[in-house]
Amino acid sequence: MRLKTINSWLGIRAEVLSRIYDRTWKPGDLIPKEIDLAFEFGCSRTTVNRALRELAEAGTLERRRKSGTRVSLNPANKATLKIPLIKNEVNKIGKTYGYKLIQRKLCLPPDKIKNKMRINSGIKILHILALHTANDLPFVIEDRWINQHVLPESEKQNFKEHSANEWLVLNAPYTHGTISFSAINSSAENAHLLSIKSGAAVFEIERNTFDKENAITNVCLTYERGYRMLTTF
Amino acid sequence: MRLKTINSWLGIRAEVLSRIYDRTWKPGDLIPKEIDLAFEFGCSRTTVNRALRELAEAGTLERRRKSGTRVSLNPANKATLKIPLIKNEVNKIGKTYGYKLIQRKLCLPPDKIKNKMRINSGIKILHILALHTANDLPFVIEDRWINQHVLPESEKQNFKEHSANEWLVLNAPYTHGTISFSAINSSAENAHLLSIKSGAAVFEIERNTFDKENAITNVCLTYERGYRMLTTF
DNA sequence: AAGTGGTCTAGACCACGGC
DNA sequence: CCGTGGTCTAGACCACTTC
Repeated sequence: MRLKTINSWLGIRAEVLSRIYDRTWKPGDLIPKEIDLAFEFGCSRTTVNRALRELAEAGTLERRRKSGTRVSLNPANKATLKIPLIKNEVNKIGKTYGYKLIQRKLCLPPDKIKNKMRINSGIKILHILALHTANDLPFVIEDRWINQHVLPESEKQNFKEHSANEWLVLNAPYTHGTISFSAINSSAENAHLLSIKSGAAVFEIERNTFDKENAITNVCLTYERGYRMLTTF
Repeated sequence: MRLKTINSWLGIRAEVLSRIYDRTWKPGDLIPKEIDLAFEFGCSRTTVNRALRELAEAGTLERRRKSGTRVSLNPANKATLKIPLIKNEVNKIGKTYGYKLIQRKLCLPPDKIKNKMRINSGIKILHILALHTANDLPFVIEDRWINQHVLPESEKQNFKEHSANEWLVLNAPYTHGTISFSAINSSAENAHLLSIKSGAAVFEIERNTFDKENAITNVCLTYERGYRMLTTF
């Protein structure tokens, strides 16, 4: 029996969430098939499909051909983090952004970096060390390696005015990458740059970016003391 | 002119990514409108829309009515993190999961928690402290507050066999929440529980979950030394 | 006012996966 | 085999944004 008319996929998503929420449909339960929901809501199957697909992508539902759609037992809390340009991140919290290049030179990467960037031989690559500031206080250390053999244009940049961060976004197409987040006791050097005590816990983000099988860049961002990465769900 | 036939949204997404990658369309550029792409690819506008919508959700494109679709200036900025049940997280790395309840009692929350959970008066709420282990070694400390006034069933649970983490997923519907990630110098208590040195940097995830305006639970997860949260893009 | 994306429809065919 | 979700189509109308 047709109960109500909901002709938008957002409305259907809300209704489905509401039924999960009020435990009409409990974790693990099979919910009606698309056709039946379409009839019940007085809309087309396409619209129901859109709503259920979004919920499945969010981890709320699990769908399988033939067997149907279930309320997920394990709504894998997915948090989407926005990782903006550091400049934008600083501006967003209402502070004045500043940038200072500390070092730029071609040198032999340590083994750790060589492994991550899949560089075998004893070739030199571009190393950049820079400090991003917020209201003239240290905000993030950018410790970056760029494979200028993969990205020859990078060798012509001095990175004095603009950070490698910004230049790469506009000029380095990539195919994929990895990110890792961790907590580190700051080294003496980093502590000095950030004006904190050596050993203080700091938040680090490490990113590796690839062009097919070639590593373009590896960057380690070390944030100011007390930095928190936030998101909502 | 119709150049080629691509009749799946995945194919179109791949083609668009390829053109961004080979710099046919550069960051900031306007790309053709849906109708034109549909004609070029020999498919319906609906299919093009699906492909472009997915790319916009991924942060690769930016779309606006009337003005059209642009290649995002800032594409590498969204990372989706899956935050699974701790049990699943441990199993996934091929280790044996264990759980041990350390404390469970009703008590007055500290001001910090009261603010986060929007609790005003001097009421007692449920506090849980537990340790999750991997191959019998400390993995995560779960330090949780549950508002049993919002979730009366929680008061009947002893959380001896199964963690609050697991029970809540199946029994506590929520409307929204917040997550924050940070780096902390471990307290003496936590260092003891994790068998590490006091002051060692540890990774913390704090989550607040709400049912409309009511806070259901606040949890602080403190991970083993050296823990890394990983994702790819 | 007009251009562009956002969404809905009704119907169709296909792909996967239980049986 | 056959039920269910996955996707595509052609056309339609709407909503937002810029002019």
